[in-house]
Amino acid sequence: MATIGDVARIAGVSRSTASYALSGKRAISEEVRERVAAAVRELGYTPNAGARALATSQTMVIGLLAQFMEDEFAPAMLQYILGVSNTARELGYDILLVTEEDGTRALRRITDSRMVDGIVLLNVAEDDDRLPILRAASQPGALVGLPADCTGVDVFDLDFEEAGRLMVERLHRLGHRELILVSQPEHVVERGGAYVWRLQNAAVEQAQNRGITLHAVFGSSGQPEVGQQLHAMLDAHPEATGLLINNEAAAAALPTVLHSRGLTAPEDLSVIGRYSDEFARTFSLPFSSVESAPDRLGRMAVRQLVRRIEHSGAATEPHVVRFVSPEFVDRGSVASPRPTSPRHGGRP
Amino acid sequence: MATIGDVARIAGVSRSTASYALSGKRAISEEVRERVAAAVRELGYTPNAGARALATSQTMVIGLLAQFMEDEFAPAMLQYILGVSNTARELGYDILLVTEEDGTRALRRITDSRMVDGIVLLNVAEDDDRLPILRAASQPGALVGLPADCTGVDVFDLDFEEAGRLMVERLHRLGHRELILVSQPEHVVERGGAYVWRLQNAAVEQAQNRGITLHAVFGSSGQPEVGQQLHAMLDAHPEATGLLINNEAAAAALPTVLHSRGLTAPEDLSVIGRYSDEFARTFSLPFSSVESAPDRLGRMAVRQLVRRIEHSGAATEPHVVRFVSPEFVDRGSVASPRPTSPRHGGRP
DNA sequence: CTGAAAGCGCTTACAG
DNA sequence: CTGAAAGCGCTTACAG
Repeated sequence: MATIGDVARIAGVSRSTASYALSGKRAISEEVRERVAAAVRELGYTPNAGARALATSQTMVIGLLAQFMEDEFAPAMLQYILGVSNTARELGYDILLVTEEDGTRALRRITDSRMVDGIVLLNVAEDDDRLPILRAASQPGALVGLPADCTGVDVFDLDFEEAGRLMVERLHRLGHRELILVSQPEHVVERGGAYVWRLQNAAVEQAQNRGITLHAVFGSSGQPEVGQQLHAMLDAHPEATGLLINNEAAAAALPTVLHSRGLTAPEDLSVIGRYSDEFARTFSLPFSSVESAPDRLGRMAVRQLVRRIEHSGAATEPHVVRFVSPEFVDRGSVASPRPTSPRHGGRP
Repeated sequence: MATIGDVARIAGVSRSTASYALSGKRAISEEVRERVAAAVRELGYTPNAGARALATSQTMVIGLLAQFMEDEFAPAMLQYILGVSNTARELGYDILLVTEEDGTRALRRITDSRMVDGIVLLNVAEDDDRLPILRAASQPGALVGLPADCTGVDVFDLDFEEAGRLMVERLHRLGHRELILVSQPEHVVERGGAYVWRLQNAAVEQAQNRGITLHAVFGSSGQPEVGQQLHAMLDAHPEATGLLINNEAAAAALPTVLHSRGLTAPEDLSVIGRYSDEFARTFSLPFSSVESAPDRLGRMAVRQLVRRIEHSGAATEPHVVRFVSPEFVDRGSVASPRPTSPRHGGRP
């Protein structure tokens, strides 16, 4: 492989001149610039990334820590990863993807060895083990997900409280008076998935404020359990006219459940989910939803991270905690409840 | 950040001794080894990856090129990625994930700059643009997917021909005489997704050999099109008693389609899919299937790649093309056709 | 068993 | 506008 020494020799200049000609960091005569460019072309020269990293202390790589938990719905993760990866590339960075079980060890490894210029943490728990390590690292970090303690990192998340309120408020305004909310599995909450109760608590509170009934339940993250739970909830609350879904697996299972009960949305039941548009397309979900914007969150996290990496002034700027407002995407599954409740349809 | 010089100073030895004490590449007195270990602990020393890469020409990173095509079902990709990522880590390697649209440019960038010790290519097309670049690179490459020309790379893929034969043969033996095969979209074929017609041609041939009818059709990769196509096929061939699915989106859509027609598998229709067990769980697909083994293929590709990277003798060993035999996973959706065809059930 | 030195391939002050 | 040299942090022959 050609080195910058080869380029310099062929161009008839010193290595420093060749380097400057390529980086443009100092004035170079037109003639020399062209000789260097020709040599580069001739040799197919590309700088050695390791050598450059050693000399500049910049790797142009961002570490992406993603954990695939048993109790989380894997396809939903993919969109965050793609949002991060694509944005990073646009800004000139590559992605070191770490899916190791032991996130703390992995994080220490890639930061201590300086393989990366910054870190994006996905799947952040309320009290995340990885955060102390990230704070101690010399590279900046950006999170997707809200921990209890946000010091020292930039944080991006959906405004789950607002999402919970929005879901309840929409249905209340249309005249619904009894709702069911299916959340993520309780394991997720126990592990510290704060977003589950952030949405749920806000929904419960909003329901109280409006004087309506909300039955909240933790759903499973997989089939067939989650389908059975949906049936059970619908059996248990025949007067409920609205269904709120903060659980990807439940959303994916719902069409089959409704179908098998002979129910149609919104005629028999109004439904609002919380997932991304991409997710809705993949699973062809016909339900209106609160957009969870994984690509946008990934993009925001990377942009802020790169600002901190590149703009030395940004290192001292205060860290941000930024919430994306939930947007309601209308897919026609929400309407006023029919005057003659209760619902028809039962478990087949 | 501490360097090996700091370690050496604190341990009271030379840098080379510190280095050897850590690598174990030459005999070190017990006492010195312990002083070095203590210094490492005290400083929290971790070698700088860039410096090590420069000195050893080994980055301990594997490049993973994954393309997310519009007409492919993204969740299916994830399992290949995880198989590769997890196996790489077990073997001591990290993953540079590249999802760039322009795969050839990306490949050139990461190989020329020596960011990686080897390359895993996913989504390999029959005549893949990236292959000439990979062959020209100094790093070894392993593919998941079968191109027309396998020279200079190690290739791993499901035996799609065998899968096609197996699907037809199973149903033929049970007495089925008219089958429908839904393949991936025609775009995938045009782009060079050879596996589509490898399975299809083998299925068609096997049907001919057995003297039975096989209606082959290209399905769409998304909803609602693919659901409508399934309906159309079932409408068009009321005598067909078996359905073969080589299309993830079609498989995911099928439960709803069958349900809405009032059909049950295997009573009204025998169904065999071609997807992974993990995929079946995620989408709770109740159909027997030919296992596509993405995790196993990813694992095989990485193992072979690491062999070539680490064992210099392996560099000259002949390249391999290895097919994973399709395994039939029984989920109870296959049985003898009922004596009184035709099928009941129509588009609702 | 250990140390001094060269070298990996860059970038960037320093000097002219 | 250009060059000679130092340095980034490692590893590994070479020498003892």
